[in-house]
Amino acid sequence: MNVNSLIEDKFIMEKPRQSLNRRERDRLLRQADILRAAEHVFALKGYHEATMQDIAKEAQYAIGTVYLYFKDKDALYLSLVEHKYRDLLAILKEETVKAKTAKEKIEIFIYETLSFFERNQNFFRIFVSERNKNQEIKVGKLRKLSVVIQHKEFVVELIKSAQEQQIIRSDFSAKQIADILISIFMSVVFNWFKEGSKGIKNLSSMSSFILDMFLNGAAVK
Amino acid sequence: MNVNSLIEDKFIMEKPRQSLNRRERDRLLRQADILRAAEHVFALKGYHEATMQDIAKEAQYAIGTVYLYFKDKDALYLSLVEHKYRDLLAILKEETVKAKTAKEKIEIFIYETLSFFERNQNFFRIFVSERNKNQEIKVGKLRKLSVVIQHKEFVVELIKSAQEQQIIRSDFSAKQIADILISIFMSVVFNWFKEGSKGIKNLSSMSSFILDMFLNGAAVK
DNA sequence: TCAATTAATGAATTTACGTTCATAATTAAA
DNA sequence: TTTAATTATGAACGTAAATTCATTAATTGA
Repeated sequence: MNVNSLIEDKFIMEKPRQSLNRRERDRLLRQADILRAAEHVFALKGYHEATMQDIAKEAQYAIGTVYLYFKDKDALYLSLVEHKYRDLLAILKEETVKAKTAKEKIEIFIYETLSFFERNQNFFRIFVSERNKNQEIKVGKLRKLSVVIQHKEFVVELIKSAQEQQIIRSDFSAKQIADILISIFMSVVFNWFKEGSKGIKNLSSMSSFILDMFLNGAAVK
Repeated sequence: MNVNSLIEDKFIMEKPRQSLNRRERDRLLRQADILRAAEHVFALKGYHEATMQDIAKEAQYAIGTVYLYFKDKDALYLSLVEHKYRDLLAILKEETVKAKTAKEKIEIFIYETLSFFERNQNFFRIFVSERNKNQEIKVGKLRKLSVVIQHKEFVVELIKSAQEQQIIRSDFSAKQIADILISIFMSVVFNWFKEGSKGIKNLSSMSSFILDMFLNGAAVK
C-alpha cells in the first residue's frame, strides 16, 4: 500500500459518491413526479377510491415503477401529506415571526394559508380529509402524522398568545377556539373553490372576511 | 260467480293481507336491527373500511341475511343516512315553527340539533363525513341524497330570513353563512364528544356558546 | 463498443372484500 | 304430524386492486 494506491482509492471512492449523488437527485425528481400525480389523484378521488394504477398513469410510469419509489400506497400518501404540511408550516413560521401583535400574527396566518391553498388547490381536499381523520375514533391503518399535529399546535399557540394579549376571549380553551378558526377557514375556502371563476375574490378581501367572521361573528352590529 | 264465492274470495284475500302485515312488521324490525349495527360500524370505520362482515357480526346475523334486507352495501348505507336525516329534519321543522323571530329559530335549530346528536353520537360521525362528501368533486358511486340537500336548504332558509330581519349581516350569501354556522357547530360538537366525561357541558350552555360564537365571534368585546 | 449494473415494465400473484346460492333451519298451513 | 313456504346461513365465487417479480430497456464504466 503506497501513497499512490491511497490516492487511487480516494479517487475511486469519490466517483461512486458523485454518481450516487446524481442518482439521488434523479431519484428525488422522479419521486416528486409521482407525488405530484398522487396529489392530483388523491384529491380527485380520495384515499380509498384512488388506485395505484390511476397514480402510475397520471405520472406516466408503469405501476411497478411507482413501487420502486414508494414502499406501498400508504407510504406514498403519507409522504405526500408530510411534504405539503412541512411546506405550509415552514411558510407560516417564517411569516408570522415578522408580526408583533397576536392579532397581526392571526392575520398573517390566515393570509398565508389562503395563499398556500391557492397554489395547492389539490392539497386542500387532502387537508380537509386529513383533518377529519383526526376526528375519527379509529383511524384505519393511516397513522396520525406529527406534522399534522404540529400544525394544529401552531394554531393553538397563536390563539393562546392572543388570549394572553386580551384580544381573544378566554372563556373557552385555545384548542376549542383554534378549531373554530380552522373550521370557518375551511368553510370559506371550500366555497371559494366551488364558486370557481364566478366569485373571484382576491386573497386580501377573503382574509379579512375570515378574520372578521372569526372575531366579530355574523350578527349585524 | 254467486255472492258466496265473492265473500269467500274476500275472506281468502284478507288472510294473506293480515299475515303479510305481520311479516312486514317483523321485516322492518330486522331491518332496524341491521341499520343500528351499520350505524355503529360505519361511524367507527367509515364507509370504505367498514365491511359487510363487520356489520353482520355486529347485528348478530350471518352475512347472507344482511343481503336479504338490503340490496347491497350502498343501499344499506344510503338507507341509514336517509332515515337519520329524515328524523333530524322532522324534528327541526316541527320545533322551529314554534318560534317567532329568526333569531329564536336559529337558537332552536342549534339546540335541537345538539340534542339530536347527543342521542345519535354514532350518526354524528356519519353526518360529518357525508357533509364532506358534498365537498368532493367526484363523489364516487354514492349519490348525494335529497334529504341531505333538504337539510342544507333548511339551514340556508333560516339564515335568509335572519338576514331579512336584519339580524344577520347581508354582505355575504346565506349559503356561505349557513356553511359557517354548520362548521362552527360541528367543531364544537366534535370537541364535546372528544372530551367525553370530562367536559360535561349541558346542552343549553353549549347552544348558547355556539350561538354566541356564531353571532359575536371570538374577539374580546 | 461491450459487459455489467441499474431502472422500468406490466403480466402474474395475492389478498380482501362484496355478493351469490345451495343447503339447513324455522315457521306456517293443512 | 306432515308438508310447504319462508328465512337464515356461511362456504364458494367473482372481482378489483395492491403488490411482486421475471423480463426487458437504459445507463454507466472500462
